[in-house]
Amino acid sequence: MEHSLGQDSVPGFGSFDKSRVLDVRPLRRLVPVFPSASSFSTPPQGAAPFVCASPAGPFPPGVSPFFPFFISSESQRPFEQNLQTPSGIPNENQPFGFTNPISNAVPINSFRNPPPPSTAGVTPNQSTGTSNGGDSTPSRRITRSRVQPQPQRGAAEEDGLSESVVDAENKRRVGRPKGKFQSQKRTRGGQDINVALPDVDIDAIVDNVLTTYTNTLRQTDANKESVGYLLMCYDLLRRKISQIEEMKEGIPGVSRTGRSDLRAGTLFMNKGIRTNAQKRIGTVPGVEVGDIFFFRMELCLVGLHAPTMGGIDYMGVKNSSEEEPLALSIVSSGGYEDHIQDGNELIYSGQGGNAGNDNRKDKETKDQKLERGNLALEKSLHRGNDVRVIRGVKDVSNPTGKVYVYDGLYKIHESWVDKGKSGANVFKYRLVRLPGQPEAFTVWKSIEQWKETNTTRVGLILPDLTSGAETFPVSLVNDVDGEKGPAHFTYIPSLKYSKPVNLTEPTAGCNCTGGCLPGNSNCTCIQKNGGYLPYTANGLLVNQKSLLHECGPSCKCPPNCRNRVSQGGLKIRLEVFKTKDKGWGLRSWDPIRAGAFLCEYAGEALNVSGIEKLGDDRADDYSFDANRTCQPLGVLPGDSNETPHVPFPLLISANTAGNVARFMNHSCSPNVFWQPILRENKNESDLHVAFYAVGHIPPMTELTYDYGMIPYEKGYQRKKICLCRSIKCRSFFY
DNA sequence: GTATCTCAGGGGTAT
DNA sequence: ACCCCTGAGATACTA
Repeated sequence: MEHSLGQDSVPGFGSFDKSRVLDVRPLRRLVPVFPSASSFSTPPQGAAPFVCASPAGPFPPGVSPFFPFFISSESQRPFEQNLQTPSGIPNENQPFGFTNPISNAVPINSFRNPPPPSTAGVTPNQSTGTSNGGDSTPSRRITRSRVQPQPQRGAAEEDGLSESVVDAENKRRVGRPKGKFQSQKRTRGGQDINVALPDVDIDAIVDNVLTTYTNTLRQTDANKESVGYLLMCYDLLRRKISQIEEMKEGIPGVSRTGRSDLRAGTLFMNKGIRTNAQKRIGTVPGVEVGDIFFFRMELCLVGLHAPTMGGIDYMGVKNSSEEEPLALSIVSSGGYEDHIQDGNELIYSGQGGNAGNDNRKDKETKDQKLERGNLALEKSLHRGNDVRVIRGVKDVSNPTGKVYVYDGLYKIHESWVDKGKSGANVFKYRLVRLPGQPEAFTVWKSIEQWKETNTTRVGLILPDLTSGAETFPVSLVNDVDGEKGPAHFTYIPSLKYSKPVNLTEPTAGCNCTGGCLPGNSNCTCIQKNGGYLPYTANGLLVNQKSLLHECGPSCKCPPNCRNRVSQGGLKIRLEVFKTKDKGWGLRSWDPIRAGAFLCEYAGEALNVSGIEKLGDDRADDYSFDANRTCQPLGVLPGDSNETPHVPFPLLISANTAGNVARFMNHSCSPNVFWQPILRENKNESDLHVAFYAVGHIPPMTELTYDYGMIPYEKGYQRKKICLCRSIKCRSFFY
C-alpha cells in the first residue's frame, strides 16, 4: 500500500511543473534501495551504506553499534590511545568512502572543525599522529596558551582531557575572580541580599558524568537503558547549569547566560557523549515510539534527528553511480503551515523561503527551492524509504515550551507545490504512518479529548477518586477486567503525624519575605541545602539529595516560594488504573519532565521503621518505609550522589488513608524516585516523602519507584516476586 | 494570561 | 558562512 504514488487527486499537482526544478528519474524500484557494496570506494564487505541493523544486532562489518567517547586529540592518555586503535572493530573498513585512515566510530562532526591555529594547514591526523582525526573541540575555543592557570584544580587538568570545557568556562567567567565563594551585595525587591556564587566546576561534573557513563555503558550497544541513561545525565547537567546560572541573575557585572540546553549539549557533544551518532534510515536503537523529549538537542544526542533547528534530517546515499539525498526524519513543530489530518497522517511543508527574521537579510518570503531537505523528501517519496516523524506539541506544564513526541515511522505518499499565505511556492508532503506501531501521538489526542469533554471512556469507573481533595481530579480506570476498584480507603492529600516528633535542634526558618531566591546566602533554607536553591525556575528538582530542606510554616516566605514545590498539591493529571498483572497502578495524562514533582506519599506517619513493625498490620501493601536503602541515581559529584537518608525512622501507613502515591508499584528500573523533605517547622519535625521523575515520562506510562532494600532479611518473609521485567530486575522485592 | 519581539545559540552543510 | 519548524526572557497586548 505504501508504494502508491498517489498521483491522482493530488491537490494542486498540476499547477506546477516539477520537472523544471527536479530531474525525476524513472522509477524502477519503489522499495528502499540499498546500494551494492561495490559502490563504495573501499567497500565494506556486505555492509549497507547506511545502518539498518536491529537494536540487538548483528551489526554489519564496519559498523559500530555504539560510539563511545572521543575527546580532544591534543591529549594522549593511554585510555584514548586504546580508543584510537580500537580492538575488536575492523578498522580497515571505511564506510561512506572516508579516505582518511580513521576509526569507524568517529562522530561525523569530528571531521569538520578547523585545526587549531598552531597546527593550521596540518590535518588532524598529522598533528596528532594518530588515526583518530577527531579534534572535536569547537573552532572558537581558546588556545592552550590563553588558558588561565588554575592551581586549585587537580593534575588531571593538565592532560587536556577537559581543556575544551575549561576553556568554555573560562570564556564565560571573564572578569570574575576565582575563589570558593564570591560575595556581592545586591538589592532585589527591597531586600538586601548577600550573593554567594559557589565556584562550581562544571568541568568536574561533566567528567564525572563521562566516567560514570563510560564505565556503565561503554561496552553496550545503544539500547533503551543507555539512551535513557544518556538523557538522564544530560538533563541532570542541564538543570545543574540552570541552577548555577540562576544565581547570577541580577548581579551587576555578571551576565547570566541562558540556554542551559545548548551548553549541556555542547559539553556532551565535545566529549562524544551521545548515541547513534551515525545517521541511519528507520528505527534508532534504544529510542521507542512514544518517547518524549523537551529539547531539540536531546533528539540530536540520541541520534533521532541531528539538526538542532532544522526540521528535516537527511543524508546522502550512494546508489549505483550517483549519490542522492534521502530524508531520515522530520520535526513537525508548528513553524510552517503544516496540517494534521488525523493522528496517522501529516501534511508537512518543505523548508526555506521564510521571510527573514532579525538575523536574516531577506525580508520577503520566497519560493521554496527543491534542494536540501526538500529534495531529500522528494527523493524519499520515490524511493519509498521510512521517515521518522517527531511531532512538536505544546507543553502543558510549561506553556512557552514544547514537547517533542517521537511518533514512529512514516512513508511519504505524495508531494505537491502549494501557494503559501504570501503567495510564494511551498512544497507539501503527505506522510502516512506505518501500521502496527505502538500508539504515540494519538494517545495525546485522546487525552486532549478526555480533558475537554466528559466523553465516556472505556473502563472509566470514577472521574475523580479524590472527591475533590486534590487540585486536579484523579480518574479511576479499569479496561483489563471486571474489578470495580481498589479496597476502600480515605483519600487524604498529605501526610498526617498522629503525634509530633520533636527535633533535637530547633529550626528557625528563613526571613525571605519576597520568596527565596537563588544565590541569596542569607537564606537559611538555601544554606541548609548546601548553598543552592534545590529547584530550577520552573520547579524541577535539580538533583536527588539525601535530605531536602524546604521552607515551611516557620519561614517568612510566601506559599508560592520556589522552595516549596512539594507543598502545592498535584500539578499533573494522574490516573489510577488496573494493570495487567500488578493490581492497581498509577500513570499520568500529562507528559512529565525529568526532575518534576509528582506527589508526596500521604498517610499516617509512624515514628518507626518497617522492620520494627514486623507483624504489624500497618506494614502492609500500602505503606512506605523510609529506612530502606536505595540505589543512588545521581552522577554528579558532591552532594548529588547521596541516597535518601531520613533523620529518624519513618513509616507511612496508607492502608486506611492515603493519596495516589499508595498505588505506585515497584520497579527495579523505576522512572520515579523518592526524596525525603524536611520542612521548616520550629521544634516539630515536619518530614515528608515526595516523588520526582527520574527522566522524561510520556503520558500513560506507568509510574514506578524502587521500593528499596531492607537492611537485613532475618525473619522478614514478605518477599514478593517482581514483575517489572527490567534487565536489572532483582527478581523480588519487599 | 497570551502573542510578539529579541537575541544568543547549536550542529550540519556548503563554500 | 549560511541555513534552519530553538528556546528563554522581556515586552506588548488582550480579557
